[in-house]
Amino acid sequence: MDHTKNERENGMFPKDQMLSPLIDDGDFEASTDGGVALKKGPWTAAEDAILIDYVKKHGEGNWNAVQKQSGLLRCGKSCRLRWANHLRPNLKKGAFTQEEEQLIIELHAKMGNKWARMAAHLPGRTDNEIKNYWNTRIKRRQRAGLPLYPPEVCVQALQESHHTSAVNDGAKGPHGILQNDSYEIPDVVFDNLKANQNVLPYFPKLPGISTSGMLIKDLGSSQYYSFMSPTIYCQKRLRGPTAFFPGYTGAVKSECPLFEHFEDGMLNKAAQSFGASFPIGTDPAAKNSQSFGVFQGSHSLPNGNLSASEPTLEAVKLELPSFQDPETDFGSWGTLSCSPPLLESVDAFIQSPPPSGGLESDSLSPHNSGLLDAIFHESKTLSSAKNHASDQSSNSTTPGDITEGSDFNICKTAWENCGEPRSPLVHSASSLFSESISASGSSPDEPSSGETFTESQKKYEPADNVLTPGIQKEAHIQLDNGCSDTLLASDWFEQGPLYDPDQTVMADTIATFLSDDLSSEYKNMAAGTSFSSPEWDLGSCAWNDMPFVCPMPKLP
DNA sequence: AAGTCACTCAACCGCGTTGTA
DNA sequence: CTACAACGCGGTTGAGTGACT
Repeated sequence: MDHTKNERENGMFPKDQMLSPLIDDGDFEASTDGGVALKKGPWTAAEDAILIDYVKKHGEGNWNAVQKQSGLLRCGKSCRLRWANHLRPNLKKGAFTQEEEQLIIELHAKMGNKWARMAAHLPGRTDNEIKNYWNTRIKRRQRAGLPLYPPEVCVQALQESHHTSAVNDGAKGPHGILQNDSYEIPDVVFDNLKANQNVLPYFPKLPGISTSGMLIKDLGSSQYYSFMSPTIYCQKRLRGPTAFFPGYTGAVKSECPLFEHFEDGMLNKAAQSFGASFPIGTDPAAKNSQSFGVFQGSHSLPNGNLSASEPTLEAVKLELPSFQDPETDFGSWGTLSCSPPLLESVDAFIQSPPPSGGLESDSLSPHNSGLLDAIFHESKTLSSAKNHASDQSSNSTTPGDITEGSDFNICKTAWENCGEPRSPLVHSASSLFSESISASGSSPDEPSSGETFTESQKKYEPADNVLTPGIQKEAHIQLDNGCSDTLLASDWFEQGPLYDPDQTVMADTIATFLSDDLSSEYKNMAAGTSFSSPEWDLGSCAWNDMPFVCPMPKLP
């Protein structure tokens, strides 16, 4: 490639391009003005020279005039892109330095896919360059099952999100972020989220909340699949809907206080709003094996109830990745939801950007906020599994029993503790930090995952084994010891203690972690009560009292 | 040696935003 | 206020290349 590029840049045009840099037999398309065919495809050195000369004389901008004044058969867009990415002075060439890579990671954790804004922090680098780098990195790390964000970046991003939310009360518009050079979490994302309020009936009921302060930055993400990659990888080996996230919630609840409460109310309602997998129906039997698979793999609205109706559809349509249209979203995915996810389907899902719903539904918003997005999606996934088991819960610990505090530092602890092998999804979440864990001494020589399974299984099997903080702490210690990055999540699915084809053990176990609030909510829902009904108000559903361990401003 | 796969990079496309007549 | 053009951004695609089987 370099060879080819150098040839071009040195004026050694391949074949016909030697004849005329302006009019060769490259790709041409009819111009919109005057019928002049504009060239497409790679730029030649001569074209570059013309463009450089033009910019020297006229300066940047007015790109459409380039073709008219210089005779360059390129559209303005193409000229601008060529100039910005290759010709403008002070462009850095070559691979990213370590410092740059680190900065990109940090910026992405804070900004998401805001390549242009990221580029502004990397002098000499272009948004395209950064974007390509990031996408490559994502693929690489997906394959390796590695986290995208180092733990320090994760914590830092969350902390800054917290600080930002404390200062800004959601009033800042999209441009506000541009007026500030800090790495604030852009409220534009939340604006977008608000725009989808019909999709999320629980958000509009919280007027005045600075959504920036929530861990939920938005509900859709194209990075989401990146974050979830370890999970999805393990899914590839699953054979049926019931195996999607068995026992996930329980494990996560115990190991990741971060998720405690966070997803319970609002996320389940989001799931319900989408008609996803949630056992809305009155048939309790339907909420077991089917619904697990349905939710996780489905974007469907099995009951045809979109909850938010037209705006939702519109949002979905607007945000759909190019490979997907709304019909496939609600159709094919729905079909998928009703049958065991074929491996091919899962593969395709992995290879492609997430459909409009991520695993559940990304129709909420496509805008990415990077790490926080990922965290939210992860937790949302957790919530679905949890709620499915909630109706089987007879004994449950209260949220306060498990959550130890609201200090934000707990986030890091929580994540670190997530690095346990029992749940592939916990692994997924914790995989964010696996790098540092590995680097900090975890080695393959440590206790095997099998041993850990045995131990942890004792903790989870009894449904009436209410987890006390003490037990939890003990579990944490064991899990920390058993933390193994070498354990594949998929292995966990097949060997893990919570995987039970009948789901009885699993459900009972998960039920242990459900709060009373949620249990009652679930009962109401099973009885046909819709949370999206006007009567329902998240505020009464312990939103305010929700002991978020994430940055969550207390409502006035 | 041939085929396949993954990676990198450049460029294009669609859409939203902004500015202006 | 509206329509239109220009611009900017993010997502996607395709070509070239090297590693691997």
